[in-house]
Amino acid sequence: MRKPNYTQPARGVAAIDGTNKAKIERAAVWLFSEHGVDGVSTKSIAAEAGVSEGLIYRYFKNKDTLARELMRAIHIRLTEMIMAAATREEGLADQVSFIVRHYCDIADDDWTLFRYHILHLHHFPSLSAEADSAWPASPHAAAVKLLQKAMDGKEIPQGNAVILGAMALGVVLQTAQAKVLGAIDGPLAQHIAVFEKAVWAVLDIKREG
Amino acid sequence: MRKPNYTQPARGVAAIDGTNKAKIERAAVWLFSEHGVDGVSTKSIAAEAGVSEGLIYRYFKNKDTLARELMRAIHIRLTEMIMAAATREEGLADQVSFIVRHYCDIADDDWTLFRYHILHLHHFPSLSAEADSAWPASPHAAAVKLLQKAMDGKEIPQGNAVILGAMALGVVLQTAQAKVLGAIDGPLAQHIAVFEKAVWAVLDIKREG
DNA sequence: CACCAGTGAGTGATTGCTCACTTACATATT
DNA sequence: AATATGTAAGTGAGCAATCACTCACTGGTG
Repeated sequence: MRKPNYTQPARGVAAIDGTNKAKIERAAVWLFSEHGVDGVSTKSIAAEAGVSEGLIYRYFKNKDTLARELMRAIHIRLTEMIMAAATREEGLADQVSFIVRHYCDIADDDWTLFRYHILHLHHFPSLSAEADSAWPASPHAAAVKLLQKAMDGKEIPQGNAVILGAMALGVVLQTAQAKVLGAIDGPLAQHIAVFEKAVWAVLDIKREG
Repeated sequence: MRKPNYTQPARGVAAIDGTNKAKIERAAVWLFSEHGVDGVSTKSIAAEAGVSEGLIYRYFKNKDTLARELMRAIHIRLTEMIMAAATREEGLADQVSFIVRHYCDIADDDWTLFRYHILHLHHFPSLSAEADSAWPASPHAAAVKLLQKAMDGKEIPQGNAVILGAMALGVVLQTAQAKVLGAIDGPLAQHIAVFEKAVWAVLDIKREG
C-alpha cells in the first residue's frame, strides 16, 4: 500500500485537525498497519509524526495502549454498525444490504485503519475473543445474533448461525483482504451489488440433503 | 489456541522425527503463529525447542529465513492443491468439491502451521503479492485462473473472476478465521458439505441486473 | 509567576547474531 | 585393541544495536 497523504480527511480515528495527538495517531495507524505492532518502534512513530518520542507518552500510557485504542475505534465502529442493522425492521434482505453497504463505506472511508483491523486484530485477544454473553463484542458475533433472529423468524432455512455468519462475512472480508494484498484496485464500494447477491445466496442455501 | 503436544505427527512442515531441526521448526511455527514473527525472540524459540540459541543458526541463515521457509511450505502446498484441482476434467462442481475438501484437510492436518498462514502471510509481501504472470503464486491467484477457465467454458455466468475468487475463498477462509479467533470448535472438515453448497451458490449467482 | 506542550539525551533491558569452544562419533593408523 | 584424526552437532557467554520508556529541561502563553 502506498503511504497516504494526510491532507485528505479521514474520520476513522482522528480527523486531520493538525494537533500533535492526531499526527501521532495517524502515523501509528499507518505504521502498525504496514508492519504490525511489534514491528514498529516508538522512535519510528515519532519520526513519522514529526514529533519527539517523549510526546507520545504525554497522550498515551504506552505503545500497547496506543495500538489498542486505535484498534478499538474501528472494531466497535464495525460492530455497532451491524448491531444497528439488526434493529431495522424491513427484513433480512434489507439488513444484509445495509451491512454490506456500510461495511464497504467504513473500509473505504479510512482504508489505512481498516487495513490495520483485518491484518492485526488477532494481536488483541481481548478484543477479538468471542463473548458468549448477550452483548456481541465483534462484527462476527453481532452478525450471528442477527442471523439467529432471522432463522427464528423463518426468514432463512435453519442451520448453524455461527458458521453461516462467518461464511457470509467472508464474502466481503476476503475480498477486502485481496485488496490489502494488492490483487484488487479501487474502492470496495464498487462491488456492493455483487456482494449483496453473493451474501444472500450463501444465506439462502438449503441446509440439509 | 492451546499449545499442541508435539507427540502427534504433523506433516505440514517437519515430521516429529526427533531431530533438533524439526524441534526448532515446530517451536518456531507454534510461537510465530501465536505472537507473529516480530513478537518472538530467537531465545524463546530455542527455549521452546529445548536447544541452544546458537543451534538455530546452524540450520537457518537468520530468523527471517526460518519464518519464511515455514510460511512458504504451507503457502505452496495450498497453491499447488488448487492448481491440481484445475487439471481435473469432471467440471467445476467437482473441482470446487476437491478444493474445499483438501483445503479443510490441509488445515486440520497441521492447524498450527495453517493458523500461521492465515494470520501472518502478510508479513511476507514477496509471498503474498499477486503475480500477474501465468504462474499463480497464491491460492487466490490459482483459484482465479481456474474460475476464468470455467467462465470461458460457460460453466458459470460471466463476471469478474478476481472478485469471484475472493468471495468463494472467503466462505471457507473466514470460517477458518472464526475458528482461529475461538468462535468455532472442532475440525474444519466437519463443515465441508455446507462449504461446498455455499461456494457453489456464490459462483452461480446471476451477475447482471 | 504558574502552567502546559514539547524535547531528546539517557536508562536498563532485550534484541538478533557470532564465535571460540566442547562433545559425540565415525574412520584411519599404529 | 588402542590411539589418533576429522567432522559435524551443539553450547552459551558476549557483542553492538535497538528497544520502550523516563525525566530534567526549554519555550511559549496568560
